[in-house]
Amino acid sequence: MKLQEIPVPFCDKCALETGAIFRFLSRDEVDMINFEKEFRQFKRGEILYNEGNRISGFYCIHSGIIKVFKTGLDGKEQIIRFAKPGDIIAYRSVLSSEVACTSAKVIEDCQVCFIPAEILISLIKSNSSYAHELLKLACHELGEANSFITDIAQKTVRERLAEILLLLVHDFGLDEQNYLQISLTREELANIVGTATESVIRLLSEFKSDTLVELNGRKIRILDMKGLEKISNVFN
Amino acid sequence: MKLQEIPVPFCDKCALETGAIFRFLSRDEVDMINFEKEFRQFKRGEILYNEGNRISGFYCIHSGIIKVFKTGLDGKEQIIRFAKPGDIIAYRSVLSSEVACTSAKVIEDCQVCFIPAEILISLIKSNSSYAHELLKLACHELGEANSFITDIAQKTVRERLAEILLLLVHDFGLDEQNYLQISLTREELANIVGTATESVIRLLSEFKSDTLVELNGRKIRILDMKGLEKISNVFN
DNA sequence: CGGTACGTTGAGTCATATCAACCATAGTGG
DNA sequence: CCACTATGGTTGATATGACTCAACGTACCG
Repeated sequence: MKLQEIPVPFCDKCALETGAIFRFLSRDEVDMINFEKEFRQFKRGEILYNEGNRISGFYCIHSGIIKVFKTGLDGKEQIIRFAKPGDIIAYRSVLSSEVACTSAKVIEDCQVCFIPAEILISLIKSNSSYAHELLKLACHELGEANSFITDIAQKTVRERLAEILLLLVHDFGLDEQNYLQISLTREELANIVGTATESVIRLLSEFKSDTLVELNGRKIRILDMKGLEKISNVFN
Repeated sequence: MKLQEIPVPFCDKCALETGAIFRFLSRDEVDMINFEKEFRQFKRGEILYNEGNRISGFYCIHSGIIKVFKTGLDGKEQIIRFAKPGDIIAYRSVLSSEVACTSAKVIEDCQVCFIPAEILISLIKSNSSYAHELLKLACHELGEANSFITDIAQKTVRERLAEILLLLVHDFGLDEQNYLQISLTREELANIVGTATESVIRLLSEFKSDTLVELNGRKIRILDMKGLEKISNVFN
C-alpha cells in the first residue's frame, strides 16, 4: 500500500479510537480542527522539529512511533520519551512560548496531524475542560520526569536497563511470541537508559544468559518479566 | 519577633510583590482566595506533605525555602527542586488527580498559604488566562526536568556540582560578600547533584583549591562564576 | 563489491561509590 | 556542669561499575 493512498484521518474518529486529549471537545471544535489541521507523513529517520526551533503548532500522532530527545554537548542523544498513536508532541513549546527544548525523530514511519498553535491557544480559552485535560497531561508527564530523574541519579545501569525494558513492554506491548513491539538500535536503548552502547550490549547478553530475554537482532523477546522486575527494583 | 505575631499576608499584595501566578486573577477571585485560604507556618525540618499522600490543596510560599524531593529505594533523597517566595508547590498532584509523587520539607522557616484544591479547579474553569498561566508553569518545569535528565545522564559529577552551584546563585542570589543566599548541608547538595556526600565534599574542596569558591561551614562564597561555568559546560 | 551503519567483544582506565575512622558542634538529661 | 548522643563534616584507603578505545564481525544497499 502506498502512503499517499491513505486518507486524511478525522479527528473525531481518532479521538474516539485512541481516547486522546480531544475527547473533551465539542462537535464544532473537532470540526474546526479537522478543517485547520494539516496531514503529514514521515519515514523512519526524518526529523519533525529540532531543539531550538520556534514551533508554530503541535503534532498529534495517528500512526507510527516518534522519539523525543535532547542533544547533549558532545552530540549524544538523551531520549526523553516516545510518542505513539494518540499522543501529542511539541505542545510544551507551544504552551510555554519557549523554543523547542527537544528534537523529534521518526522511529517507525508515521502519519501525524499538524495543528496550528493558535487553535490550541483558542481552545484553552474557550474550553476549560480541555485546558484542565492538558494540565493533567503536563502534570502527569512532570511526575514521570521526576521519577526518571531519581532513577538515573540513584540506580545502576543494570537496574535502569531492566526498568526500561519493562517500560517499553508497558507502552508498546508484546506480540503473541512475547517479542517487544518496538525495535530500537542498541544505541537508542543506551540513549534512553543514559549509558554507553557497549554497556547495553553487555548487559543485554547478561540478561540473555540469565534467560530473562532472548535476542534476535533488534527483536527482543521477553522471557521473564518477574526476573526483570526484580532486577529493576520497581514495586509500583 | 515571635512567629505568631505575623499577620496573614494578603494574596493581592503577595501577587504584586512576587509576580506569582495570581497576577492574572480578578479582584473578586483574589478576594475569594484570601477568604478561603489557610495561613500556616513551618520550621526547618518540618514536613508539608509526603510522597504517596493524597493532597487536598496546594501551597503558595510567602517566605522561607522548601525542598521538594523524591525518596529512592534505600531511602536516599533526590531533590527535585526548591520552592521559594512566590512559588507554588503540590499543584501537580492536585491537577493530575494523582497522589503526591514527591515530599516537601522545610529548609528555612517558612510561611505559606494553603489553598484548597476546589479553588484551583474552579479558577481553571472560570479564568482561562489563569489556566493558560498554569499550563505555562507546568510546561516550563517540564522543560527544566528534561534538561536535568540529560545532565544527570551525560555529565560528570564535577560538572553537575558546578552547574548546581550556578543554579543556586541564579535562584537565590548572593549577598554583598558573594555568599550564596541559601545554606544546605553537604548531604543536601549531594542529593541535588545525585552523588555521594563524600564526593561533594571532595569536589568542593577541589573547587576551593582552585579558588573558585571559599568555604565557611555551610556558607559558600562564590569567587569565580566564569570558572564554574567553564567546568559546568553550560552556554545557555 | 566496496561502503556504511550497526553489533559485538576485549582490555585498560578512571571517576565515583563504599567503607571506615575520626573530629567538631550542639543539644539533652541527669 | 559534664557525660552522652546525634548530626554533620572531613579524610583516607579500597573496590568497582561503567566508559573509552580499538579491533573486528555482520548485514544490508546501491
